[in-house]
Amino acid sequence: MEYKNTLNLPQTEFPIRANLAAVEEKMLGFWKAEDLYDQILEANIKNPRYILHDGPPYPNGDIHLGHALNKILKDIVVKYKGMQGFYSPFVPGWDCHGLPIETQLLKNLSDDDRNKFKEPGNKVEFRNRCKDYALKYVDIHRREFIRLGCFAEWDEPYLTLDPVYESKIAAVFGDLAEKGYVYRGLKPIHWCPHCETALAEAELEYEDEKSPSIYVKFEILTPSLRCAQGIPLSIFDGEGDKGGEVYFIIWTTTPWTLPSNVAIAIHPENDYVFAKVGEEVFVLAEGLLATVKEKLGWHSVEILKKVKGKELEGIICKHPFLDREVPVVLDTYVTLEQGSGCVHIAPGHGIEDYQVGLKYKLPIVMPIDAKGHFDQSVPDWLRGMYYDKSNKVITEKMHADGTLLKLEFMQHSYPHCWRCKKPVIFRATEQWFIAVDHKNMRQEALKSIQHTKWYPSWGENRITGMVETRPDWCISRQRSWGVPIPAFYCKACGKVHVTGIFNKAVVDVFAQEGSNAWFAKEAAEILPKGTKCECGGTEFKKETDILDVWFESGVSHAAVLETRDVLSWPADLYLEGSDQHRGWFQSSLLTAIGYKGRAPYDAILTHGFTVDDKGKKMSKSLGNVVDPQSVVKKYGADVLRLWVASTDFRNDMAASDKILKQVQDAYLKIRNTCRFLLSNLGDYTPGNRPGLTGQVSSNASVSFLLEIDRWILLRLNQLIEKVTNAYDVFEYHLVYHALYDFCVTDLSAYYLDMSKDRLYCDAKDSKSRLSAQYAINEILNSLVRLMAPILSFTAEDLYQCMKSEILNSKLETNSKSKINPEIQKGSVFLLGMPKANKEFLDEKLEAKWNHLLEVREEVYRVMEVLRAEKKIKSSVEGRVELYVQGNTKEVLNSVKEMLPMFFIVSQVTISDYEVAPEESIAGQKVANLKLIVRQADGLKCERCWMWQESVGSHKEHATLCTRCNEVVSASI
RNA sequence: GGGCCAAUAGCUCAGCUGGCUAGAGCGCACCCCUGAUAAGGGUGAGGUCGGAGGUUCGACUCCUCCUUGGCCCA
Repeated sequence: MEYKNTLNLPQTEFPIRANLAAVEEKMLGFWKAEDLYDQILEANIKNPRYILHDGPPYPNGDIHLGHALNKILKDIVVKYKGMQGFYSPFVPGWDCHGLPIETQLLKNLSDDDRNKFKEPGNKVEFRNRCKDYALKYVDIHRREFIRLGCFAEWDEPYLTLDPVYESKIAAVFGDLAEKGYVYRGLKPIHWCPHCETALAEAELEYEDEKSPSIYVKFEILTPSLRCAQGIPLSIFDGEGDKGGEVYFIIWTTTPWTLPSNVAIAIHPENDYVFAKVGEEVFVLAEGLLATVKEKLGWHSVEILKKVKGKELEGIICKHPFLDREVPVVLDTYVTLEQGSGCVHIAPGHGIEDYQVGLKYKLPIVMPIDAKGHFDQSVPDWLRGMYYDKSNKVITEKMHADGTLLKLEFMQHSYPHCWRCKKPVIFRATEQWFIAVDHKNMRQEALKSIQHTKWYPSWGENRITGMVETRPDWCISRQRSWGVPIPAFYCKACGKVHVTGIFNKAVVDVFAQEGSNAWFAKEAAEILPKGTKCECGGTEFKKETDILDVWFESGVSHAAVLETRDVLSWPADLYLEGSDQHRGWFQSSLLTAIGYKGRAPYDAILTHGFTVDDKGKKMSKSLGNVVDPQSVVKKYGADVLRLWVASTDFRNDMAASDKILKQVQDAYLKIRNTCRFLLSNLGDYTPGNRPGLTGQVSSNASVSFLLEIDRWILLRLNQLIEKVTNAYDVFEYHLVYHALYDFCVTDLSAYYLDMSKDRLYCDAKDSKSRLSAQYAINEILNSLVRLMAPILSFTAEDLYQCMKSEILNSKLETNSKSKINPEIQKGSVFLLGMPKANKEFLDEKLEAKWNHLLEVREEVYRVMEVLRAEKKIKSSVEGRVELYVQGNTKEVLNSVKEMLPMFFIVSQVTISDYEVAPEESIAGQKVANLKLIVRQADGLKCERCWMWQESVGSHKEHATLCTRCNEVVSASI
């Protein structure tokens, strides 16, 4: 007869081919049809909340790998928390305003349209186009995020362009203004003359640029009193106090800022020398004398005097080409790295210059207009000239006057506009600021940072350093696509109004109509009738600047957490790339400190950036970009998700096709292992245990299980502990390794391989087989839940298949989510995470099995020799003779019966170590062991393929061993 | 140029507060099975722990410098 038909071979509907692309699409449909996201929330509605607040990406183009990584990480957090029983809603958001969309749009316009949109009257139309553009990409992003398997409130995301959101922006702005954090001031800022806009630090790109490098002499007009007293030098004699041929030397790479020069700064503690060269005397830092000497080609230099910089304070020099007196001032930021140690100061064109200017009350000379041209305040030979062109004219003029000592060119890193890629300049303009030192905002922020939990811990250090040194926050931009700064100017007296009824009017109108109302309406239409300025004025002008988009996203805690019922303030977690220490974490922190007095988050988790397999950043030019859409197409979203989980995201994360291929291999191994588990449960009723009929609801005792099954459940419960702990601290790469190693080693290589014989060959209802199925059922139920936050599609696919194959299962679930598994509409995400069952955590059993597995290694090593000699093929053809003593003897004897199964051989004998024959081989790792592996005695049983001496002794079934004979006889 | 971070086998990761010949899985090589089969099993070869100094009886682990890479800033 065909004995194969009497075996209990694995059987399952679950296909061996993953075919993820199709399965995932199907599953997305299923989740949507089930409203699974809502179901999960509903299930946990009475439980504690866990709020992960989404940082809004910018909707432009398709999502890239970084976006995918970020959202998948968030999704893992949210799904895990949900499965742990937390009420964990996730409201995704997009940062819709800002320069990129504006410039993108302008780029695609005809010249006529572009000019049309420069007219203030057409702003609303232009903004509507921006809105359409933003919404289009929000849709694309959303579709792509959904495809990754991320669960979220996709139908109602938050958008910074929503009226409610915009209204809240205005409200928070008003609140901060009310508290005095907001001020207006003239300040040099990065300015792009091409885009005619102020740029934030984040909007700058540093690239090499060729610039002139010039040395200029400033003639001393009047040595200061102190200087004259302290240094009654011959150099100041002769023409009396009129000075004479004595000059300061300054060095600069921006000749065009010289018309704005109002001072020369030197370091108070550095030594400065009076160097006589020919008939002239030059003042410069001693530390740079050698450099300057070489640069200027001085042959002989005579040092007339050396003084500390502070002694030179107050000397008045003459501007090289303007009728202006220029004082010498002190500042410690002056360095000896380059130049002459004497720094040309133009407070309108440099941030340090500006600060020195504040200290010395220097005027802010600012003759450059918004387009980068000189205005009327400069001599006629400069008027109207583009700043960059003036470099040549100015140096030529100074050359002609003899004030230019040296002109050369140099390459150096220079800021460029992130959009137009053109060089930017520092230019003083009227701007709106948040005063970060007002009411101790900075100190409060630092305090809040200490109270926040940072993952990884160095994040605290990093953001602390940034907050400690950051300057005031410039929040105004001269653009169209954003939320206007809600400020009114009294036409009569010029006073600015940003609080009280002025703010409330804006907040209301934004909430009703969105911020377009600001551009569509006159001030009088926005403000309540009869609104008056203190001066009595009743007519107001609207501010034309808009807010920095960082301010918009920075108030998301207020605009989203406070306005959505499902959410709450503060969030439990913010999770973004490590660049956000300077970006969103900080803008959110500062606005929240001003608004509510504390950080809007309890914990921050940051991830690194995606790089290629050589550790280089991904860029189009390097051609090493990994595109998530292609990955999803080629491998499936679950493989991408597994990649996210497999890499320690606190560092950079390497991705390449080679790496993804490896992740796919791992994925397939996990999937296949689960499939095999599933295929052995086809005829199993969950809850059934050996020796008992019917179902039991709990395993009050594990003694009914075979030792090997107790061991694998021990390993399973260790896995559950390990995985749970790793999930809790967001270390998903440990989850991945633990799950994977469990599948590869514990299950595939050990347990399942060892269990095949009893699963296939023992009687269907035998104790040994039921024991295995009990364990396998436990394992599969745990695995699908452990993997679900990461391998969401596959876990769900498996679970759905289990449901159809194993109905009525009684699953042990986390008490927080009591799910009735009999519900047909269930999802793996509605089950709790498994909890480790301490009953199985038997340390003695573990130690014993570790020892046994070492013996197994010895056996297989020796068996390999036999195989090489072609004496046996598979291990079942083998007979293992063990010669043991001591501890090893004890352990092996205690499990004597199961050793054939354990080694997957036909026969095992145990003898005393002393009687080991000559040809036996000593264990390498196990000391008390010698062994021999030879061909098994007897014949091969046709049914179970084991070699037994009993084969041939049964009349009915002459080709069967005793065990198989019994099984087959009983079943017929 | 400054701040923060990282660097362990081809790949992804372990290696706690310094202590036995540095571990795992994958990949690779060779072999076996064909009752997990577009699967499964076994054995084996792979590392001067980025480099150089230093502290220590002892350093992959601590310190300094350097190199490379990443983020942020100038």
